[in-house]
Amino acid sequence: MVTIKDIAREAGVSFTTVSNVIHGRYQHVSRATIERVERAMKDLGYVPSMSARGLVSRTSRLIALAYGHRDLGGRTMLEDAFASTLVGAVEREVRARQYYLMLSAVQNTEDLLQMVSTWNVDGVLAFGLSPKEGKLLRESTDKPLVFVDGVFLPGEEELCANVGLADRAAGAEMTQYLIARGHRRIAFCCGDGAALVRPGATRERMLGWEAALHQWGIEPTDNWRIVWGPDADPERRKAADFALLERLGDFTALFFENDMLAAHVLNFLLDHGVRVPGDISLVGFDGNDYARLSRPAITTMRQDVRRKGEIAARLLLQYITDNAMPTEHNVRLSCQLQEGGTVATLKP
Amino acid sequence: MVTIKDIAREAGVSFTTVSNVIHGRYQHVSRATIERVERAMKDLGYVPSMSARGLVSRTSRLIALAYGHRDLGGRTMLEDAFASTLVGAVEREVRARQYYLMLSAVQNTEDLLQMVSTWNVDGVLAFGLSPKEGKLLRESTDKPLVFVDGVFLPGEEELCANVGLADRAAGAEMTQYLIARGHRRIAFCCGDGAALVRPGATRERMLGWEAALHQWGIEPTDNWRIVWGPDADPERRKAADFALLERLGDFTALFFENDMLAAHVLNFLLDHGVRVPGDISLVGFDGNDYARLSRPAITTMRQDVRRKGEIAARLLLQYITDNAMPTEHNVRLSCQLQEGGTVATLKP
DNA sequence: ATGAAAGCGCTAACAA
DNA sequence: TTGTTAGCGCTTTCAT
Repeated sequence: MVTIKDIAREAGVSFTTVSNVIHGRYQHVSRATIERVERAMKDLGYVPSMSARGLVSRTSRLIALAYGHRDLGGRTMLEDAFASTLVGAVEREVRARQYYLMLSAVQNTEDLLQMVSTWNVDGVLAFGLSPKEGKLLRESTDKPLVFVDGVFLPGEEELCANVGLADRAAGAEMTQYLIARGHRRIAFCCGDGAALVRPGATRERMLGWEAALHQWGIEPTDNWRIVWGPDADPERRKAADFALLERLGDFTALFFENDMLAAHVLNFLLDHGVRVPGDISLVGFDGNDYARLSRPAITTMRQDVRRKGEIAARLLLQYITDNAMPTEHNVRLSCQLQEGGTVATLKP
Repeated sequence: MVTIKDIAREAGVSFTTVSNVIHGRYQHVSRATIERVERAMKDLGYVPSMSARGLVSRTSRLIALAYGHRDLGGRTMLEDAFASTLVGAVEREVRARQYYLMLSAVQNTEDLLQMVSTWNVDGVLAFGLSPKEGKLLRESTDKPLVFVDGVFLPGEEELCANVGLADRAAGAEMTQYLIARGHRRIAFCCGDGAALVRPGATRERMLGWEAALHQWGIEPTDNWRIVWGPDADPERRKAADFALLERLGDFTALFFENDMLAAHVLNFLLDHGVRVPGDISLVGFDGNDYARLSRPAITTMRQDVRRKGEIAARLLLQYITDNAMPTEHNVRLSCQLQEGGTVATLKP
């Protein structure tokens, strides 16, 4: 290993001078010395030791990317193109600014906190955490911390940095799209029923759906909200599938809160002789492979995951640089309606 | 920050003793002291500093996960469920053994090497690298290094650790499956034509296809290999799509080298009124979402990506522990045929 | 413009 | 069984 001492010897200067050159503190170094030192670094192939730097400088240039690992129908949170797209985008941003990315699943918050301390990371980017984990994390560290799709209790939102979606607006827009195509009886379909009650993206999307219907004088009753049950409960989902078959006549369109569920139900319906969109229309939310690969492709609200990652990373890096939460720390990205072939236009 | 000095003071011992307790060197520490020290660590919430440890111990407990970032039809290597599943599995293994995972895209090998040195990582896991990058990496570092799906020139295979698939056997098995269902005129379909010539998974799968056909006295001519062109060239792919329509009569089945391409072509065919498997059968390779979500679901060879990641991680960790390449350093995992609905059984 | 010296938190060889 | 000491590579303060 080549150290600054080696460079100093090679260049015939003290290692303080080398350090100064490395950090661009040129004010007190002569032109000639700079060149000699830089030559020596090139020649010997000097690479700084992060351990040594970290030890003395109290910073690490390390970003922790912490993800929850909820079970999404047999796969973990990370085992999904959403996660990898996000991670990829974050890695790029982070690396472009000479930071490094440490990846960590959050089994329990303790482990994460221990990692944060032991490596003295400069900041934490968290996604897929439960509200509980998020809260705990927030309260246990004063490191710069940015959430992606964080879920907060009312009133706590402003306390931390977050990058999410304008879910309510998007939910309303999607509903309006259906209404414009002649649909009135539009069910809101989701996986976990609890998500309708607790704060979060699902609930927001539902509130958008409600608001749009309300605008047209439609007040959905409770049975307009169809719950499939959590990802991890295939039995219950199956029951919901069949229950839906009995109720198809009640609706002209189904608004699924996410594409994965939409694709699942779409395939179920097709397999059971229901024509989509001939017999019923449906739309999803997210704009991922599930929507893209289904036939017909699912009409959906597309979110730009790459952008989400970029923005979250930039927010965090700014947070770190300023050592203060940026003013615009609560970002809600808009979505784009992406037409597939699952929506029929109804005759008046 | 709590240091071992603080612990030493709190427990009323020297910090060497603390260090000894931390590392379980109990031989020379009295029972009572151990307990006092452990008490103090709990009470003060001691967390070791990796910087300090790394500086003195010359190891980091850091694994670099390096991935190439080839363009797969508009998305990068990482932006795919394959990558995230792999990463997730690796992270788990690594963390279970108290190692940490550093993620790094490989734009150029220099950057990776610099990262490896600057953090003094204990080992490197590489996937999605080009043969060139792989070779360069191998020659530039003597750190423990394990490839996933590495591609090597003949003769160089034994020089490094790799976890891949038994592609040739799987290719043959798939072809035999088709033959057993009455198919004889089976085309081999791939994206990048160059992959048929250079060593690698695609070529291996093709060789398996050839071998199986050969067993039945069938010698495919060159035009039995259909090339769609690289992912990044949609124009050319489109042309290939239409060219295929003209030649459908030449084959009863198409063996696609990967599911993504298979799904693309399947959808193209369906959109143009070709019935699958009525008019033509097709199969894919990988067993990912593309195969699963298509309708009909694509019959494919499923690879267990999670297992791939686990095994690669374990191999690397063993490599690190032993500080020598494990004997079984060339793993070829088998695949499993996964039936979908894209293969018809032909009447004799 | 350059250098000497102290010290970051920790490990390990050696001393007591 | 416990403590002392040196030193890992680097940054930073203070002298020169």
